[in-house]
Amino acid sequence: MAQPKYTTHLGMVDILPDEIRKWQYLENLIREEAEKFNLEEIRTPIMEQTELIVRGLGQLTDIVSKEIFSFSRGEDNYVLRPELTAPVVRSYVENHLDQRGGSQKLFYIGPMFRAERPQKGRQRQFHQFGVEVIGSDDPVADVEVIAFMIHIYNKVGITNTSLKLNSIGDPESREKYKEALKAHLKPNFDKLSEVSQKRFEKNPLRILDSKEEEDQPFIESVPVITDYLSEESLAHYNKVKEYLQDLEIEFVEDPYLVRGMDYYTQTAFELISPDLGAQDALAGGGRYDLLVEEIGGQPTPAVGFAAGMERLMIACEELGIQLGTEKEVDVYVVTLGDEARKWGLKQLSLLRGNNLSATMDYMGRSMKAQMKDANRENARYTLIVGGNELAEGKFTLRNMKESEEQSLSLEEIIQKLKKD
RNA sequence: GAGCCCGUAGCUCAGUCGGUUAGAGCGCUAGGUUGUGGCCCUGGAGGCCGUGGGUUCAAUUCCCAUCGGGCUCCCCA
Repeated sequence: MAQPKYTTHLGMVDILPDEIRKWQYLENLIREEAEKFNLEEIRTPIMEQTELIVRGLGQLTDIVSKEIFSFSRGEDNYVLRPELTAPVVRSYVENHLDQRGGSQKLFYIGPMFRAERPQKGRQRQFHQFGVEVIGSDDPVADVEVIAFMIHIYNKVGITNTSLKLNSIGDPESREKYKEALKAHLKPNFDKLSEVSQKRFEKNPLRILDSKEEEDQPFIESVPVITDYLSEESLAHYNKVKEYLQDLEIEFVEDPYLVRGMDYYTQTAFELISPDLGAQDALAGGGRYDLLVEEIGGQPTPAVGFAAGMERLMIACEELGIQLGTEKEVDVYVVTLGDEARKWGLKQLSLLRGNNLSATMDYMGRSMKAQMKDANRENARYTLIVGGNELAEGKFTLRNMKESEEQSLSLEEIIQKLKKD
């Protein structure tokens, strides 16, 4: 097709009317289920100060340099939020949410922005929902967060997932582990893939994620992080596993599941779907006991997850799960002639006033075309009016599914429709 | 940032070994039925064959570039 004059930016897509019902269905479902878990919604601005997002990302320069949308205006630096954990924590600290008492159990849904190369299930503007529980170091919080995450997918109908679980302990044990890992790999450094060799100094934990064939033999024999956990971390991890088992939530321990940022601690988890291709993570999360303090609050433990809406939808498509229902309208008013059209327009508000959805033709078309349109709009009834009906005060109500019609007064029609 | 594949109606796709008016199905629209949808029949609208350049008497077709899309690598807070 010829190039349109204006297009969306790379990796940004319109959500069109034909798909919006899926989104609304999912959003409603998430809000309803969150309510059951006593989670409260929080909405933060789309833009944050650059420093909030870049802070801590210091060493991960790839992210800063090529994956953040940012601009400045006067003295202020703006970024489009790439995730919501830091903004939610910022809000928690800025608004003194700890003063509400107890732990804060928060959830969110909304758009995020990352300037990455688009792939399947990865756009530059994408949507996440997630949970942040701030103020509890109890393994119960970890398990509730995981339970909610799984609950949503089960509710939607996605059950062929795999929950990967690990503990990455505190930064000190992770440092020790990194050294052990490097010591272990060093003798075979030359045999590692080029990518892994680069990671060796920069981010050795990422070698565990390597997709290169040649790395696999070395990864298999590597020491595992759980052997380097402190006593408290191990105890916490064991409790999490125990509670998950009590709840009959299946998980696979994955000692190679790690996190890049230093503020992550202890529990790490990921939900994987076989239906997604290269970007196979549906959701991921874990503990970040050091983040609140890093952002300027009191030392406060926290745990959460984030999940991709688009990926959820892709998984549903693969599995043939239909999200939501087809659109329909209660009454389509079909009119013949100017008088009838005028009358019909007026009745729309009467119908709507009785809590019915109602519409009519906007294009002055033939009766046949109006009927066809009513069919396309999935009308339950058509209300047909022409000169005869106007004269008699009785109107034709056609049940579109049954193909049956009755001649009724306006009041009878309203009564009948309200009963349905 | 790197690699591979792909760009023909709104959508899904034929097609042209380089040759005159570029096709189908679905969708849209009008009519067949001057007051009745889904099925059927007939007509119509809708394409600079993604864009720019090159080769050629001639390019939608071949070549190059570019833009866009897909998959993958890098990255994944």
